[in-house]
Amino acid sequence: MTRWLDADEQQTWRAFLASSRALMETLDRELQRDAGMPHAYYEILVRLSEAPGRSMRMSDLADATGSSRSRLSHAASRLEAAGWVRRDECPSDRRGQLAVLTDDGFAALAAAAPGHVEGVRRHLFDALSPAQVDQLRRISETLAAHLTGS
Amino acid sequence: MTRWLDADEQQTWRAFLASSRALMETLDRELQRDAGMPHAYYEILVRLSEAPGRSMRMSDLADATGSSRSRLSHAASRLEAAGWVRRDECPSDRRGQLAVLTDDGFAALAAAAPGHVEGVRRHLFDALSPAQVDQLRRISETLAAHLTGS
DNA sequence: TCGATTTGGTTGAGCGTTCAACCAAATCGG
DNA sequence: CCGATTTGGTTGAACGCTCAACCAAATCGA
Repeated sequence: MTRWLDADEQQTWRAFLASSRALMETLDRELQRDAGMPHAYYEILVRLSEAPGRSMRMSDLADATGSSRSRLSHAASRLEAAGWVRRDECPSDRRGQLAVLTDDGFAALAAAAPGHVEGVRRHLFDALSPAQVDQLRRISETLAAHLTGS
Repeated sequence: MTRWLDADEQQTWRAFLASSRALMETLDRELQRDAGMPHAYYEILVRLSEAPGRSMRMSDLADATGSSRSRLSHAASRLEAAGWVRRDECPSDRRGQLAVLTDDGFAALAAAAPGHVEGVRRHLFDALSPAQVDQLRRISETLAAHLTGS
């Protein structure tokens, strides 16, 4: 027996779909226009910039950005072609690869960050009350735990 | 002056990113696996199935599904190739096109719906308390209004 | 009424993602 | 130890989306 959605749940689900899609598309388009990179690549650069030595194992980077290994591998190739990332051998595991943020990559990230952060603030945080922001954090954390759990 | 995110906002934003992406990817993969269609195409079929005559103007359908005209046009071509949608001339506007859900398309949707709805329930609604569901609806509606407004 | 603009929709190239297949190095189990 | 499995990562094809360019029909405005 299918547990169908009632009218309220329908509305919630559709509102969530529409708003999260619109938010991501807006931010992605802004980033593409102003910094010449999609949001997924921005996230990769951010994670690398925060890592010790500005470098991470490919797998760890994939986990951190919530992407498949394949996706990250393709992305790293593009970022490498752009001169923003370099691949190094991993000293402790001969299968491993280290993705390293180059100086050019760091500069590209530094140039992109202010505009993007401003976008996140304008399109997300400015729209919500402090209470709603708090609710959104709890909901998101609950959801993330639920999804990785099952 | 960039209004940077503080630690709490960072956490909220990253949790939202991770959870919404994980949710959509999970549902998309399930739908692709079980029904052979991406979530975007499922949404198109749903909207058509709810419309009078199971048909809609391309532009209205694009608006309803929150997609660009180009995206919808490409999607309609694929759905047409699959035999799930047909294009008809629009009687009132010679530029117009009517996307019409075929019987095969309706059947495909009917076959896909139970599994997908169950997925939405399992991965989203089952994880949240009734209060959180209500909060999520309000947040999403606020956000959607804010995004289409500016 | 006729040129200019707007609206409705399509097209093709380029990009990023997925999926399955694959290879090599590391680890497990008898 | 050595064969089997697992882990780390890459590859290429197929797919869906974006963007810009485009065409045709409708509408605006002088």
